Amino acid sequence: MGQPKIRNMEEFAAISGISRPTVSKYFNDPDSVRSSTRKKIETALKKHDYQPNVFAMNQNRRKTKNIGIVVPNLADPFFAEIARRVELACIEAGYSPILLSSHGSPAMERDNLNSLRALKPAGVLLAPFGRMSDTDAIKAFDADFPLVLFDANMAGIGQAFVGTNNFQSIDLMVEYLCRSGEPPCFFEMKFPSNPNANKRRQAYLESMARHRQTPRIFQADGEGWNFEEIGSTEGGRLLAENAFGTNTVLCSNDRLAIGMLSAAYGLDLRVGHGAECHLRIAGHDDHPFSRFTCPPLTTIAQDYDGIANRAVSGLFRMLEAEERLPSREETLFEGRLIMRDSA
Amino acid sequence: MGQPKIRNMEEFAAISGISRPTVSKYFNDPDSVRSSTRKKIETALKKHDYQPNVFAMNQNRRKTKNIGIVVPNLADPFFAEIARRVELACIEAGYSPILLSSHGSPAMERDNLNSLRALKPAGVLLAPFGRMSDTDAIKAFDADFPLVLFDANMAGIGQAFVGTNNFQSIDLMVEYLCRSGEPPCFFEMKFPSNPNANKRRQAYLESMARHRQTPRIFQADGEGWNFEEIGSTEGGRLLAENAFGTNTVLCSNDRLAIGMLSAAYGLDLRVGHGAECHLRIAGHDDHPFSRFTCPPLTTIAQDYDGIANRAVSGLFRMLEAEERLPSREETLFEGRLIMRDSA
DNA sequence: CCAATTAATTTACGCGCGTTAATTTTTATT
DNA sequence: AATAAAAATTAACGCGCGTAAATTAATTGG
Repeated sequence: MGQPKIRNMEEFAAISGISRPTVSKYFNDPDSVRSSTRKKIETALKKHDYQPNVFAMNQNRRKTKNIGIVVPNLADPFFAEIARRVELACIEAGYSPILLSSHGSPAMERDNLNSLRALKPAGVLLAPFGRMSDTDAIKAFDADFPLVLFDANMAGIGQAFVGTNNFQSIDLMVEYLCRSGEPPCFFEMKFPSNPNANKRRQAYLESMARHRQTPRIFQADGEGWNFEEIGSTEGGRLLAENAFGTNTVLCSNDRLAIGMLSAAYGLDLRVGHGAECHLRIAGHDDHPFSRFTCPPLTTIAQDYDGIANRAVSGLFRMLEAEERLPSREETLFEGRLIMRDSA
Repeated sequence: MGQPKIRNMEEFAAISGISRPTVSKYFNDPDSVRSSTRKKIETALKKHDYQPNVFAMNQNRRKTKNIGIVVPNLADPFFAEIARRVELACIEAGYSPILLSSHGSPAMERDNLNSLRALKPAGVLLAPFGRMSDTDAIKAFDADFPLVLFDANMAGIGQAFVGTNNFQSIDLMVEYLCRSGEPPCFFEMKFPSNPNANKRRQAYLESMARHRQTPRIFQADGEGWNFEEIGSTEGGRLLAENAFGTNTVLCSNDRLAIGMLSAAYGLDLRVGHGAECHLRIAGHDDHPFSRFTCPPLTTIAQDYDGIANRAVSGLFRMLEAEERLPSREETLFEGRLIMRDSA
């Protein structure tokens, strides 16, 4: 932190006693210069605190150090949480993450990708809406930039996908619920905004078949991202009507379950796995708040860290390889059963 | 969306039949050119879809169209929600919001501000940690860029502050609680990470004095951002010990209240304002999930939209004025009492 | 219709750095 | 110590646009 303000790389190079092209090389990749010169530069860096002009830097570089991160909705704590880990992993690796939320709107997802184009990102990590996404826009983006999908898969798009194995995780939950009480019905949204929902329904059907149980699916009306609201209103209606035909409800995700718990409380239905309870409710995702619902929610924990780290490391592998992966990689992490009190 | 890819503004200017400097002027501010030429440019724009190189643009421009938004923790739905509205308001105004979360770390808040420096933002909206923030860093930033604080105030820093009037809001809640049952004690963290907590404690004390009631404050150990956890553990301990000396607890914020509700449920304490209830719990903030707690949480709603819009419009006023405001403006929105079932 | 004003054009430079090619210096190898 | 290989230096160009000054064209208003 010296006094004389350094205006550009020219001046800084002069001060550090290294030529400008070498300094430029250093900033591009510190390991690409001899350790003795690296030391010189870093000494000067400590004394004079200079950082290259981002805009001039990126103007001519083909690939910047920017990593785009696009999630459907940051107001959903699940995405906030996973985005946080992805972001930190990028910083860790010396990149500049640019976090964009699509605020629940597929159109804004497209806009976000277009905005990212202008920033010439080295790569992009995208949790897409799925069927609601602008598939062509994402495909086009995939052709132009290294793209890794996470959370929600889209067939053939992106060079890799990282997510949770819904078939394993749902099966795990169904197995547990069948062993410990009445077999579950399945509660979800009629028009889910996420492809995982479809996988989970399918997984539920298969798992119930395997257990020789008759599946029952209840689909709630309502669109958008107010899952708790929908879970509360529609789930509450079904509870009041005693429509489920079983005392065990497996919700497609925790947010629906949180809504249903709220409705059950309002109806004075005691939720839990004890003998005195009327109802068991289970969820999926281990939403950050699921530990604090009443009662605490039995659910499936997604491997946040695993997904985040794998997505980031996968992207970086292809960045280093400087070419598309020979084949699309799909990595599915297993869900863990989190037994709390609600089921 | 034409076929021949346009490489730069030169080519685009040629196609649109306007000189490059004028086109440049247009992109800087569409209203600065004659409407006839504006129309020509926009026609060409529709046909050929060109957008200027962001990096080249910002290299020489003093003020970019970037607006920095820095919040302490995006994983907290309160900040996610308010950041969302701020972001949308910026886009609405034709700026490029850059959303940065400090992930609960004041050091990262400093880093975020430093990163923003490199992007030459036109202005920055900051929800600071407060006392934990690197005050000097923020002051230095304030000197170099138009800065508006929101949510948490810091004396003399930023050209404006927008937040909630904690004295009004807490008084409103205390008033309600006193009228409708036993006067509340106050539950908070011993080392709150947010200056609003201190204001709220002060407000509680004053309000209780005004109602000629003896205040009682309970401070939970624990640091960090796991408010629910702390509310549950520490609040639960106090509940189990029957330490409060009143059946009414006013929590410093909703997240603590959510934790305490969870603990109360575990202790089989019926929470609510009915005759058959053991305990009343109230919060503050109208956290997005407070509608779905068991029972739904009585709380104070902050005016998310008001705060977001006011912060953004305040910043834009000073951007247009191109100079510091004559005096620092503080805008406090009133909280609204949200009567649900918990108190 | 002409002068006064306003806007667009032409010309030219510079921003700060990436990058390349030719050359020189340093390091590693035998 | 001689040679090969690796790294740094020098010199120079270009990226795409902002911006300024001088000039020309278009608009306004009386």
